[in-house]
Amino acid sequence: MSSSGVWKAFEDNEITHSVAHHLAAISELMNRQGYARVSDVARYLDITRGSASLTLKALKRKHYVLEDQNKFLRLSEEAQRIVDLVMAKRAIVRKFLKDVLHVEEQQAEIDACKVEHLLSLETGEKLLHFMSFLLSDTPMARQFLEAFRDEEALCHGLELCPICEDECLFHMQIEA
Amino acid sequence: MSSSGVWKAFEDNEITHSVAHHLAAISELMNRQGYARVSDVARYLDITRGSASLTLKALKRKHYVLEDQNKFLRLSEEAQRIVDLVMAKRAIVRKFLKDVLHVEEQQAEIDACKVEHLLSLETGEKLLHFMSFLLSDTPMARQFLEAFRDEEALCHGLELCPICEDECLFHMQIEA
DNA sequence: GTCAGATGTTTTATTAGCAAAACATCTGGT
DNA sequence: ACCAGATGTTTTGCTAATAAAACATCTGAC
Repeated sequence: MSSSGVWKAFEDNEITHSVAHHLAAISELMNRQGYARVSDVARYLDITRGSASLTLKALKRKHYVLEDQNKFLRLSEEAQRIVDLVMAKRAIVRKFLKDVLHVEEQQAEIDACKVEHLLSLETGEKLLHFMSFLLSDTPMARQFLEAFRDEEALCHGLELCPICEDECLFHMQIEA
Repeated sequence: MSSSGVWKAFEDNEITHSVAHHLAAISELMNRQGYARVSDVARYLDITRGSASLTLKALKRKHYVLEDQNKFLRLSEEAQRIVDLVMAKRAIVRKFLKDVLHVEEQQAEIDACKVEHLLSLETGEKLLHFMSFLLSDTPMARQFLEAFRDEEALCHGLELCPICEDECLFHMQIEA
């Protein structure tokens, strides 16, 4: 009778959304200006120094963030690996939403950001693989994308496109 | 210098993951057994009655959950609308992961569950549209899927498939 | 009618993440 | 040397979601 416990897996992620962004902030700040302090992270994320200080303290304890004598922060190898993976997932999802589904730019950005740290490695890899094939220069892929774009453009002018008719998310019954 | 505030949009969702599942539990229990009480929801979600009681109390206050004289719960129209949408998003994402990307069943289930309530309506609709086209019976779509499946099967036996070579998530530089 | 078990609520505690404010420290300009 | 401003930390308080335990209530078996 229970819902099989799958939903509780939501929590046991390697990292939370917040942590992902604290780590990513350090990574990005290092690239942009060569250093990252608590205040820089706080400014970057638009949170108070106090909040950043506490979160980063926890991340130091977990050896994700290292600190030198002058309070300058850097990522451990482990943390950098995590950031790189999360950023790669965000990029591939964003690209899929924008270039294939044609989701509006800003919305694609937001959705990719929400989802980035939640997708499994397997899903990320498979999506990358799919995108590589879809955006490759094979005639097959090109023709397919063209056909989809045409169909989409066609639908845009219609009240009910041949595909969408009775197939909005509200009314669809999607088979398992 | 700040990261443009997109990441904070993570929080301002219509509902949280937890709330989505509390509401979905009521919906599902109503279908399965015709009624839903606090205890039923707690059992279904595998949490304590106390926890369910508190969360549901908040949802009653927000008029998402209604209660009759005998403590039997039901969803408001608003809440049912939300559940239907979230479930539709989960279904379409699961189908995409499983049937197109060929993500392993259990993992597809988990990833879809994590992501379901975070995707915008626009993204959900666009994904549905894409899937409708991709899984339609047009020769174009069928040939494309076949080609992708073949390519995938081919890669499966190789150490480095022609596409994947140097294109894992770790090493990819995905253009914006 | 009584008692056991199921059900519902409340209280206490925990974790994560934030703000706000007080406080401590450090740094640069004069 | 001094003071202002920047920086870092800590404390207090908030919300959400959980567990655990105490408590209240209801229901059914006997």
